[in-house]
Amino acid sequence: MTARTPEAEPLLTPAEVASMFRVDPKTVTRWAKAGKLTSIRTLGGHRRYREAEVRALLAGIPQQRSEA
Amino acid sequence: MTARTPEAEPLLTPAEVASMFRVDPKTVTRWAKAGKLTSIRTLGGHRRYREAEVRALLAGIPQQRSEA
DNA sequence: CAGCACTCGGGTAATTAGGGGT
DNA sequence: AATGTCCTAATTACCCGAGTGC
Repeated sequence: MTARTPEAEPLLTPAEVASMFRVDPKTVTRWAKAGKLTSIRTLGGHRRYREAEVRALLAGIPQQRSEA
Repeated sequence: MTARTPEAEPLLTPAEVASMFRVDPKTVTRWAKAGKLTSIRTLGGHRRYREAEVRALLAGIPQQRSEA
């Protein structure tokens, strides 16, 4: 039944990311604003986060943010 | 929305762990720094602790630790 | 269309980190 | 060696009203 999911990548809501880190959803928003976390915006302005990136950060894997 | 929790494991804040052990939060930080307690960091540098591990320690269950 | 939970902003308290000293 | 306390700076948590998502 593998429903075809065209290029869809698993995304998480602010509340989901917040509960995984045991922080307030507002805090996740700050991380996104600070560029510590990649955020994708809905057309209404709400943020969504990449599940893979969140998991990596939880595991303590340092992410690469423009390196020279 | 009742945020579904994608494989999130329960975490505790420093204050929560401290009150459970009846010690100062600073002491919990030292335990983490000494490697006696597993700590997960928020993107801002604050620590979160595994609830399961804390409970095990409270119950007197010896944790795997390099012994000389 | 209506309704509710969630998220968006901003602003202000409360925790935490870190070093240092008892 | 191990805690508790004092300090400052940084991060995080809760307050509000308004808008979005489903």
